Amino acid sequence: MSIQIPRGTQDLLPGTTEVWQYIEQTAREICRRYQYKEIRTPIFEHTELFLRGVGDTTDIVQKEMYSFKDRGDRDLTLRPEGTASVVRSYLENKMFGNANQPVKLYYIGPMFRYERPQAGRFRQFVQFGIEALGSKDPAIDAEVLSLAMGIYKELGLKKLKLVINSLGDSDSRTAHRNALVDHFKPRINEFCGDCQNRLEKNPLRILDCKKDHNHELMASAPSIIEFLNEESRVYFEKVQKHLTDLDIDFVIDPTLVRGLDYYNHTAFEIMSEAEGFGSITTLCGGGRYNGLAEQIGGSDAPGTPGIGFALSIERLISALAAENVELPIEEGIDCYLVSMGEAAKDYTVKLAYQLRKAGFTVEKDYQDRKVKAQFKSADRLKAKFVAVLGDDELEKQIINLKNMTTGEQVEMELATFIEQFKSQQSLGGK
RNA sequence: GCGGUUGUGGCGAAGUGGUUAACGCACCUGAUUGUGGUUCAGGCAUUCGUGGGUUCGAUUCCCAUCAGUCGCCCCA
Repeated sequence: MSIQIPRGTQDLLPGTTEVWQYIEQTAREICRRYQYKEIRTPIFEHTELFLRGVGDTTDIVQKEMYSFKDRGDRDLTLRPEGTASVVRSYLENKMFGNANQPVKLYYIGPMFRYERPQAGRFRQFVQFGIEALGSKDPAIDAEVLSLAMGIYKELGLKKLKLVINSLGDSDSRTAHRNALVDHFKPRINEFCGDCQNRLEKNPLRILDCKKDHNHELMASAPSIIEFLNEESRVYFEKVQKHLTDLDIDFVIDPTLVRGLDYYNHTAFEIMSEAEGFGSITTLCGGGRYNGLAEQIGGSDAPGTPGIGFALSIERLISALAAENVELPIEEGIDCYLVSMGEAAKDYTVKLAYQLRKAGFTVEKDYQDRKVKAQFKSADRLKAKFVAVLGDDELEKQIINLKNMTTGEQVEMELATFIEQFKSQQSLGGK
């Protein structure tokens, strides 16, 4: 058996790479408007970074990391997400000392998680994400959210749902967590095995259990909103006000809890509501992570509030497909060169070069195919024009240019062909 | 990590315990000695994911394995 692509990875081939490029270009352009600058960090990091950054109780760390030792016996891991690396780089490069604050960064690149592949889930997938470091202004939260929504809207998605919640600061969180444990613990044996595990690990997760959804303790469970202290509550309200001012629709879901340990205050998710999208509907997830810098950098790291999100390009493309969005991707070429005879064929090498140098998209035959087959190729490539050059023409120093839309064909002087083609293009309404 | 399902030419897809494995699309050639998107004719799989077993004989039955796909957990 020949060697196959590793499980959960995919080859992106011509035909789809254009879609990726278009999406990346759109995301970059929006970042430019919002003044987020690109950062490129390594694809692998010291394992320790993710243990500290992502949290060693998370599924990502416990069962999904691609970890390995290198020849120098270092423990390394292919990055499962982007935020930890960005914060690491922020500290290492002392960006907290930058003149412009907050530091606004974006990244795009592959992430790796060892999971069983499913619709919308891969072992290597591409995340686009942004991070705003150094500000605890709720206006930045709103900016980050509006940028995420802006990318989807710009690409033409409509069936989106933005869900937000506040996880509060660590005091609020601890108080809520304790209340949940007190609430469920006496009767936890009435719940499913998953929920029993969740009680200690992450009691908030019990709230969105599908099996125990109708248990009477669910409705009466304490909500995080009730446990927000004054500061957290005011912060959350300010974020909502900004979103309302920006006409960004959202719903508050007090059960929304993100899987990574580092989140606090604002947490959000963007989901697709397109029909037949599959069971994984989350397109984008993010939130605030004040305190992460200290977790990663240690107690001497400067206190750095931060907020960001990550979205998967794969899921974005699935959402576009589910909503039947056609991206305006250019196709077709300006000119195909058909030749007959050895001398003419040689001459088209030069012609192709000259036309390309003049900025046109040009293709020619390299398979020694017959004229008919060359025209078929031109047709397949959606050529606007075909230039026909045979040894006869070459001898007479002429060339025939055929407009493939109208079928019209005109004879031109070979010596001035490039110039004539340029004017033909401008006349042809390009 | 757990469960369902599928695996036949470049793609889609039939099929049967037994001589030559349908068909459609795509592609190539010719009808049309130098002009496309139509039509017609012809061509294109020593082989049915891989390994093993049952059998006189397996693409068809059994087991394992790999992979796709869908769901659970969880996430992007």
